[in-house]
Amino acid sequence: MTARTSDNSLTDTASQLRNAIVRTSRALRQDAAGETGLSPATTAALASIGRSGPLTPSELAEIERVKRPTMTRTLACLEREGLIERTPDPADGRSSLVAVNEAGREHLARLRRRKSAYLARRLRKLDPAEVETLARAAELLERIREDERG
Amino acid sequence: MTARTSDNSLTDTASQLRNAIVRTSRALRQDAAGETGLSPATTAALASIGRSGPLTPSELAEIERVKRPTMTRTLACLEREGLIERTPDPADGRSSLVAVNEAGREHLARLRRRKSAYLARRLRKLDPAEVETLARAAELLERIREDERG
DNA sequence: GTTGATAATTAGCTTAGCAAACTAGTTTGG
DNA sequence: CCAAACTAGTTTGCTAAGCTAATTATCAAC
Repeated sequence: MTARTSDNSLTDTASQLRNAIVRTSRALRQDAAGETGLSPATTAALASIGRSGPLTPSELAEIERVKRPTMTRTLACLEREGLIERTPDPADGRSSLVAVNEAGREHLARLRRRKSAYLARRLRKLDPAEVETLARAAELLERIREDERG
Repeated sequence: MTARTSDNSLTDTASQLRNAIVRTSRALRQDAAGETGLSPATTAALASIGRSGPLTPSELAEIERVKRPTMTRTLACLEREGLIERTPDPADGRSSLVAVNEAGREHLARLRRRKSAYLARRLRKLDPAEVETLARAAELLERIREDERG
């Protein structure tokens, strides 16, 4: 392992990782369609709102790394499903604050309980060290996305 | 960390991982659009063809875990870009064998050289142990998807 | 040789991303 | 204090990429 080969193995790792991520996210989409009635993008947004409290659509768009019009649509979906509530932003009349309501909290709790969710189901077949590896990988992926933020 | 909490931490890990994957794959899509002119799905297909030699569209669809009509479209795109070639399948007149042509090989080589590809760029900021974690995670993700195959 | 399965495609739908244009509030300079 | 510039959110219209159902062409088996 010289510094020379390390750069090659880096791009190899990158491309393997890329394939794994693209394919897994495809599998997630299929699974979500079949099971919860809420797509992965929508679920992720709901989880973010639940985790980070009342937020403006713009803040949420930034967290999820999508453009504002995309978040507008996602929020419309969550609202249609009755999982979130909006209150006018006291600080800015153009904006609103989005929060998870009771139904949304229940939905999140159900998801968390959900033993059959695609990844949880599969994680149960791995040994603890492997699960740990994936947990750390999730952190790393979030972290390297964070770096972008400038 | 008892056996009791282990099931909770499993679903927690699952949901963190899910978010990380969904967001990263979104970032990948944006990056691909901006840089190479070839989307992640299309690039992944090209890489698979390159790796696994001449294949029928059906085989490729199975590798990429998409349905055949989806692969039909992806192949049409690769063909339009002049990166692949089809020859009639000698064993089956309904089918054809898809292979990467010279331009496709160059494109793949360029991708491999590409120091600025989204993930490679970020991987370079991590220490070797972290890169290793992600490499193992990629393998694990592929493996747990494999389990599905029944 | 007809019948039933299978490979690929076509047609039509959906989701989820984008950019550009619009609306309505906010901020700022004069 | 009001007009101009800016900004948050939405609307509109486009694209990519997934799906199912239906077609077409070939293959296999009887």
